[in-house]
Amino acid sequence: MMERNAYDILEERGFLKQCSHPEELRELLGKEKVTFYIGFDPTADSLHIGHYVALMTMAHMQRAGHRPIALLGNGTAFIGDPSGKTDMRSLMSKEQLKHNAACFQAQMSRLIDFTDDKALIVYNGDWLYPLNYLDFMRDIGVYFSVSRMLAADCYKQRMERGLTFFEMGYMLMQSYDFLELNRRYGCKLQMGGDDQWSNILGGADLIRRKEQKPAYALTTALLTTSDGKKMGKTEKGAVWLDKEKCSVFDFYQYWRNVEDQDVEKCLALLTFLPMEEVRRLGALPGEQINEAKRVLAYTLTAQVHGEEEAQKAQTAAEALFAGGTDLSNIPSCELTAEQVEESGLRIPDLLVLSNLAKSKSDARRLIADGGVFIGDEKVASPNQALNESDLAGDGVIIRKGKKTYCRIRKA
RNA sequence: GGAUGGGUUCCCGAGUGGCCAAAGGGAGCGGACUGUAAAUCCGUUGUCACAGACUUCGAUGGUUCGAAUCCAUCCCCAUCCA
Repeated sequence: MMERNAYDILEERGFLKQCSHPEELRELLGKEKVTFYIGFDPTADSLHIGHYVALMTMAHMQRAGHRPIALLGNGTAFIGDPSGKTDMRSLMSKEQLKHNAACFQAQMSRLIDFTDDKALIVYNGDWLYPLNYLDFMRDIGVYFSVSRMLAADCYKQRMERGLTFFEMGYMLMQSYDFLELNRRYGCKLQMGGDDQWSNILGGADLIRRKEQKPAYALTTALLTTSDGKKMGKTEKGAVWLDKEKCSVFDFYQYWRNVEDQDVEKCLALLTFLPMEEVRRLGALPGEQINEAKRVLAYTLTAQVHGEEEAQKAQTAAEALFAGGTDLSNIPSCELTAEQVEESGLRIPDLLVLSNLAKSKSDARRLIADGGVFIGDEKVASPNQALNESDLAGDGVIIRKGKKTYCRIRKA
């Protein structure tokens, strides 16, 4: 019986989905320090929770003594990843991509230790931008069989909807990344979300064929809800790691509100809590499962935003939902003198200003449906307005529905 | 390049001259019920100065008292042929 290694840890926590050579890889991870990589396309200026599973994978591996490489795909993102996307590829400038990549890097540093070569950050634009088409076709293109690619699931599905040469080319570029990292850093393993399976496998095959060296592919579970939908969407969009794009309170609340069935999975994938504890929390019956949600929300928020911020979010949540009294940390919105003037302090205008409603019509509807409260009082008419004195000091707390609060005050 | 079929509101998808701000479903939002969960039921889902007005059905022009619906040109997408 071999000692428990990184592979076992990932397996136990439910990360593993597919692996090219399970036995072989497990053995390798048990006996030597392995350099591996995960790719990220910097198409936005912040990572979101979907990326977080990948970061956790890297963190577990690093803690087990292996060396992660975060590959920032400023080269591949330059033309856009077609996988599964139906929306138009939005073309971004090289400068924008570089900026986004820098943002990613900062966020990754919270979880991964990049000091002393313990982990690397590399940019595939470094080798993709200068690439020569003819050389590429001759050196790399010859190793790929179109008929075999077409047999792959991901392409098979696309066949009906049309498949461009570019989309198939994407696999070659990603495979080339792996080869390049193998040559430069001795990288032997590529990990990634399960939707990347074909692309990852392509790279491992390329190395095995071209270099006659071992290379491994391993995919991790995507973060989905129990009914198979992608997790991490809110009314305001994705659950971003950047608190400017998703407030700490919203972040905390997102996890506080996950469905019962998803708690255990989230705890296992997104936190470092020991598995015995994860299983215990996940098994709590009935109402007690809320304890697990509190732990999940607090732990994950602390991991991403720090203890102090997590504490504030928790305090605010308790004040609003659990009879707590400390209201100082609930989400707030400060109005400038002009905004006060312009809005006339009418409730619909205030709902829009505080982002609780997306338009004044929307706000009117909410009021008509009886979903808007000032303090504890239901707003009866859209013509209702506040007095300027209401906004003085701590201001007033306005609520939309059961769970969305905002404190409004004068700046 | 040729032929054919398409582009409708957040998504899918009906609508082929007035009754269309546009069926139905999904998703979202609000309400009831609950555990800040799920399921279920009800309501709602273009904008605004909101019992009224204004803007939307790929784009631009045109026909008509009146167009998402008809015509012209253009753009885009899919399938087949090259």
